[in-house]
Amino acid sequence: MPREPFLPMLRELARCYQAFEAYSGAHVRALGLTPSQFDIVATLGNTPGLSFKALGEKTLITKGTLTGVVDRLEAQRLVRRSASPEDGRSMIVSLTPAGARLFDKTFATHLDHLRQALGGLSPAQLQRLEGTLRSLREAFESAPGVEPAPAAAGRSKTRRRGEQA
Amino acid sequence: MPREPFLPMLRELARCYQAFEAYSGAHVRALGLTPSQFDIVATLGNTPGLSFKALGEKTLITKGTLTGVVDRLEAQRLVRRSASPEDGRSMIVSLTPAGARLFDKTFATHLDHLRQALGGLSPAQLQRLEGTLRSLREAFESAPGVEPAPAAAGRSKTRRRGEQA
DNA sequence: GACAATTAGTTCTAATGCGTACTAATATGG
DNA sequence: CCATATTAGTACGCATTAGAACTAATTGTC
Repeated sequence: MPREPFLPMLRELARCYQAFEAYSGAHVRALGLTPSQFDIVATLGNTPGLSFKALGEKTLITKGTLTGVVDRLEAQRLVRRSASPEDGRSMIVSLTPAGARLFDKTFATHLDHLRQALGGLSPAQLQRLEGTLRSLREAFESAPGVEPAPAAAGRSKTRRRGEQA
Repeated sequence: MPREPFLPMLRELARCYQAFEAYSGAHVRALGLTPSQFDIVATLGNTPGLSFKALGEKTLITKGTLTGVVDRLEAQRLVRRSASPEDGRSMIVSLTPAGARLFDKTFATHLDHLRQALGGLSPAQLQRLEGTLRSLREAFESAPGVEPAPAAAGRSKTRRRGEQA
């Protein structure tokens, strides 16, 4: 048998994340948005707009996916694309007045909903969780990763998670 | 501003889970399977077969999705469907010889890969993480959830996550 | 300033993922 | 028994997801 001490923990990580998604997602869907769409609206709230790159980093949505999510929000007139004045490649995504109204109406409500589940956890417990989760994440991000087909002598061109340029 | 003490923790939970998925998923894809497919093969390994219901509970894949994942594994001749002798509604999914060979070849390899990332964490740290994650999950599962259209006087018929029959 | 390497977004494909509706089979209550 | 509710799996629609190829714009280097 495996006898790997980390397997039960990984199982619990997956269950925990999925419990969060189910709890949060059900509420968000009842508000008329998908979790990803709500994530975008919530991130854009009270900002002058963000680039796709910044949005992707904050919401953990990859750029390819983000294009589609923003497309659908734009079709609902909740969000608007505009060209960045600083960088000709970059697009700025910002809330329309309707999007801002939706943000105002739903964001606090959703926080209330989360508080219903998490209000009972002590700040100390939250701190502890955050810290241990961070260590765990760093363990994954600093690990070697998958070696892609060892090519000749030169080093791999692919960048691993967490490596900066 | 929000000043919600749990938001940074939730952010870290999402980042952590995604770091795990990225780390584990890249390795699994290099083995030629999607993460969900590997999950099924790994769960079926060293068992006589499991029902869709049991598979779904162990892997956290919902039944609708599971049908498709098993379809694709069956098309690759890694898995087989058979009728349950006990329940006419139930199907048993089991590994074919090729699936069992794949399991033998890849499961230990994947554990090695995970160990590369997690080997440095002490058993005490793993224990602590598992315990705090469990509390967090239970907080979500025991919370009221979304009230679906308050119907007349009677209590809601919908069953909340974590409630047993 | 030319030119290679990077970067920002888009597009595309294949596979989840979730909710809902549906069918068949089984349990339940009277 | 019989009507009803519940359960197991499937079918479907819609949205998300990762990854890779692609285009346009920018940066770095000399």
